[in-house]
Amino acid sequence: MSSLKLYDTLSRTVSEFIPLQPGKASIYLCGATVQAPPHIGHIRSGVNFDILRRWLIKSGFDTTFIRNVTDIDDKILHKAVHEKAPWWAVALKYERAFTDAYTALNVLPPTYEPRATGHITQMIELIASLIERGHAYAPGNGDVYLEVRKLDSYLTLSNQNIDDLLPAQDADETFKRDVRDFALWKAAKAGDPFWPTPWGNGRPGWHIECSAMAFAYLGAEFDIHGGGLDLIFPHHENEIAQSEAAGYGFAKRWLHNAWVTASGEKMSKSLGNSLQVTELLKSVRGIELRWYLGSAHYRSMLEFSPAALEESAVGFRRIENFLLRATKILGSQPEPLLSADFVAAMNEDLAVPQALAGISEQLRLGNSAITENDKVAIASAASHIRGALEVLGCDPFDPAFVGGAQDESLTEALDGVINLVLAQRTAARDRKDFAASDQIRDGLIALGISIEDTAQGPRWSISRSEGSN
RNA sequence: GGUGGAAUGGCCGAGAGGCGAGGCAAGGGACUGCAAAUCCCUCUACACGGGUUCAAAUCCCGUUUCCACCUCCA
Repeated sequence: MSSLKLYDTLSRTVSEFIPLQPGKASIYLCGATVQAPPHIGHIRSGVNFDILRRWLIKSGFDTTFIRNVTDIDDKILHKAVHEKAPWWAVALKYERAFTDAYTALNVLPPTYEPRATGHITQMIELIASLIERGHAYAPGNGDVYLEVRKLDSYLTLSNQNIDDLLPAQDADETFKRDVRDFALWKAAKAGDPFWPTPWGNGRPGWHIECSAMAFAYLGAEFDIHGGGLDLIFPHHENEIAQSEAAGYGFAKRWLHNAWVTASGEKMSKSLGNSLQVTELLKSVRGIELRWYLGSAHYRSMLEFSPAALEESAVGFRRIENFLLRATKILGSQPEPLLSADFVAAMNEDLAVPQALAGISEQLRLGNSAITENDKVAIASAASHIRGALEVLGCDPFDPAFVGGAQDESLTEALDGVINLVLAQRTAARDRKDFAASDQIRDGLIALGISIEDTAQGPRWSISRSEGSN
């Protein structure tokens, strides 16, 4: 069996994943700043890293996965003023929106999901240590800054030279020793939430929380740090700066997911609500949206369009349809298995698109096997497809996707009614009364129920209405 | 100005020196009372200009276009 290779943003190469502790994997993923509802770009990151996590687990690694919630920052405070609500109510509202979106797309809950505001103590301890070690300073205005020029490794992740950076528009040199120094702690402004510290009342800077929480849950060093491409600078550079200045080994490998783009450009607020997860879930199911977001390689841009999403969803339904038919023929759900091709593809830096080609091949074989009623071949194809879908988090038999709220007796009753109608249609066909049989079929289609005449008799399924409702 | 990324057939999308991934669409065929579903066949590409090589989509040099980051960002 091949071994897992992963990209590393720092070295810009793909290399074998060798964990710090054999058999274990530790991941820290920068989660959401909960100041707005999630759009699919946010959730793509969740899906991409969920696939990584599932693959690590499947590969036998005892995996600890941390994804934080940033529930205090400038934007949340601004939003609170705008929404005329307490900042913590705003943060919780959007945190729940993210949780709902993750759940809808079957993104596994992290091992631990720390909130920034729950780790102020750890941040203060870290800042105190940075001051003590001579890497940070409190100039007396209530802020605490990190002195970046003292660090040799600063900007190595983004491969930049500190003097080439464009000066910040709002740079304030009154208290900073260097314009590039960034705030670990910010003095409280009137009306802001604050926590008491030796340097005065204030709140954390944007970057310190991740360093503090990664240390709290994963220790001084861990295997993988993940996030979106745009976090490389400044967020991840600053995390590295803080953590290394504190003497931590920090992340051994960096993985960054690319964006979902629209019209070739990165998503932005100007696109409005159309790409919010809740909006898109009106036209496709969660499993279909996940299939779409997971289908591109995590380091490739994914160009969103409603047509592309719909095409992807149709493709998924084709696979799902095969699994349902196979299950009926076999009399039980296929046992998930992994094909060598799939394993090889996933081990090559999570080459999902290649893995998908293998699924297409299995699907073709499986459908042919149904035509030939070759149960051994049907079972093989179904098992390998299900095994792959399971790793991708798109197993149609996963309880996460089987709407638990559905009433079993209602489903049975519906099945009975439709079968009764189909029996009428079969009778009409037998007496060659095609006008009557077509009338029944058209009637069912109008109700959103599609009919397939298979070798095993007619089969019905609910076809989703397309596009906007 | 600095730092990255990208350009592949009608469309989407992998690959990274030689055997042309895969999907969608389209056309043809099989099956069907007609459909649907399914299967088979067809269509065959690597932005541009040079170079290296027996062999380049892949390596090198140059050019063009696009995207992103440079202290809010998934």
